[in-house]
Amino acid sequence: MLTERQLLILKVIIDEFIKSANPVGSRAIAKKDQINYSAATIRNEMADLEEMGYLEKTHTSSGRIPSEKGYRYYVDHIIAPTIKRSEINILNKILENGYFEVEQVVQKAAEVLSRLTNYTSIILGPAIYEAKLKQIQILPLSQHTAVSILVTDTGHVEHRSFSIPFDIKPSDLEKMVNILNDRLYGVPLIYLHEKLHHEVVHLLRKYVNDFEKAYAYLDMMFFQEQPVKVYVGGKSNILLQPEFRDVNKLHSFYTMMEDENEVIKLFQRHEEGIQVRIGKENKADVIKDFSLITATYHTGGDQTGTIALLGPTRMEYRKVISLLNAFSFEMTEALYLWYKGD
Amino acid sequence: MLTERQLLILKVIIDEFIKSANPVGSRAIAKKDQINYSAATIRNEMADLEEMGYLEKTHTSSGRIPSEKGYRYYVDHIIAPTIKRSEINILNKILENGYFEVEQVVQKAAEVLSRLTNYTSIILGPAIYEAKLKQIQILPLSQHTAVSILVTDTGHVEHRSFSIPFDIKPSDLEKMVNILNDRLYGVPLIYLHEKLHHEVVHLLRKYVNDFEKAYAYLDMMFFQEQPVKVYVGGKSNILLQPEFRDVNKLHSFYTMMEDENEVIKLFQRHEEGIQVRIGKENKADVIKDFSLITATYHTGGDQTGTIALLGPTRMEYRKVISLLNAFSFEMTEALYLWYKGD
DNA sequence: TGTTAGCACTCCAGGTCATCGAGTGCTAAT
DNA sequence: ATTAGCACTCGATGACCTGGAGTGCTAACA
Repeated sequence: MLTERQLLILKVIIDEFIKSANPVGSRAIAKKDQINYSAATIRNEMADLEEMGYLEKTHTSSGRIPSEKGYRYYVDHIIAPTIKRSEINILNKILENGYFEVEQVVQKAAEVLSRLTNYTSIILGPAIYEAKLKQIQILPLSQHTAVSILVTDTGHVEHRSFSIPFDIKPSDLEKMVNILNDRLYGVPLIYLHEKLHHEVVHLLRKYVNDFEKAYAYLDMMFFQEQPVKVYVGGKSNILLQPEFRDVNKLHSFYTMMEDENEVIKLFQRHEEGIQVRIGKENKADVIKDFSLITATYHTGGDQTGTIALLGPTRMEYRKVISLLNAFSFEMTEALYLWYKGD
Repeated sequence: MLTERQLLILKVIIDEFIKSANPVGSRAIAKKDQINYSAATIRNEMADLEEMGYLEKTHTSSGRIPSEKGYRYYVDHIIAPTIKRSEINILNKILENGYFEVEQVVQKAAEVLSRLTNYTSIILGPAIYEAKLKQIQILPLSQHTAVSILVTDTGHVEHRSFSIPFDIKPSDLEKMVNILNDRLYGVPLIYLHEKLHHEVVHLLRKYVNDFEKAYAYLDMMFFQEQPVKVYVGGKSNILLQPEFRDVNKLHSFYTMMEDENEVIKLFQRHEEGIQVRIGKENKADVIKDFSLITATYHTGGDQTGTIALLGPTRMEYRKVISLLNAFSFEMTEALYLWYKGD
């Protein structure tokens, strides 16, 4: 257990290091107003804090830097109670100018978050599987091509273009689409395949000739797995951080960020509310000296998405946490209003 | 005018520098099989080439590196005739596995291009304005929200979600959409607005109450300028190039790449066929020590798009040019087949 | 007993200096 | 016209020094 004084010193060191990115020495701390002890006393305390694992040295006679354990303690016990909602209106003001769609809200939020923090923001769109089917449509383009369009009650639109195999009759496709619209309206996308398979198949078989081929085809058009959408803002902000001057680290980072699937993997097992992953607490090796702070947001349709900020372990945790808190609140609100039609 | 020998030496120097990224000295050249002169002779020729502006020195006693003029000459007179179509099947093989849509073809091509070259690939989707209107649709989601969907004959789908103002009647919207579909079918998107304004407006006014508001609204939904789609692959490849170890250069580069509009600006005034822009020949300052090589491709619908590779001025011009040549050919072919329905 | 002043020690950053090697330009010989 | 030879230049590298920031420890002090 830490004493009051150790706690204070740990806080000052981390605050200072977050600002400067340089190891913090005892003299610098002693000079602070909040501190009324001599450098020597601080040194003793720092030695203790290091022994306990909250601080580290870069070499024998250097100042101290926070360890991951130190950051963890800082986040859990020092700044946690200080979360404010003072920024509560930041996003709202920006959204006032008429951003309507879910995707636009999300994209704009990513942009703003990264601009406000100088970190990289990542937003996962709401998982569309909870959304309910509004309409399915097949529109012929030419004799052998068509475009399929699927619309959900949340305004989400999926579409694909296809060539139509010679052995499928357009009229059959049409019939099938009619049946599907009739029977699958209002079904959450996540159950679409199941419902189709169990309750609708027999209808299709009944009304449509050469059922097998057309069915397989339909399945391909509408029910292919669609990944969650990812919005990233401020990728270049990483370059501003002094700890990432090493081009090798940068390369693996940027390579990862180019692959949407890899980015999504960063969020495995994310839970409700705010979550802080410091350094090696992140599963992915590429970001083992980054910190990832995530928060969830909700749409009116009971879907949830994730907003996150990615930066060096030396992150402005206090600011980022309160900001994410505010944003998740505001996004939830904005999307709820939109969904309910105001 | 350059002599045979100067030409040969210039070629060897540039080839060598492209490989190694290090200034090339006279001895290194003399050792080459193709060269039957002593280092001293080479030195004299190099001095001449430098005087003429094709070569540069990094300092008084360094080897030579090509100047931008040197690269320009190399591209225009030395390698131009060597373009082959040997890679003609690269993309085809990849597309065989069933990539159907225009967007998928384009995206895949960007990926492959950057992987094959280790440069950054940029592809502009075909300008959709040439595409013709297939269908307009408004689908109500809730009482006060709707989604608009616009489909072209090329399978391109644009959609937006909207809140419906209280003072617009859904029934009016519906009427208007019907009229639009009737009158604007087959019209190229680029003329949509014009045609709407001149030929269709009076119909709308006739049949729809409270015409003004609804019309303004409609205009907003369907006829907002949509930028060309941009696909970028291999952004992280830039980090592999020794000349871009400087983090400051990287920052401006990556910041630019995050902004689609900025990326599109790079392609102002691009013309039919292959085009090479070396260093400061590029208008944009950010890429003034990059080279940008562009080629055009076509879809069956007479639309054209652009594929490009962005790398250091020390680029493998020969390889890149022949590759872009092949890709533009193959993409044109693949898209033509798709459009014509095979 | 907790705090602090003092001091020896460590290590890094930065500057100077000598050296080496790759390269050039010029001159004179072929 | 070509080339061998030579003096010269410059960057990269490593050895060495110094100053400064920082530590840990000891002993003195309240």
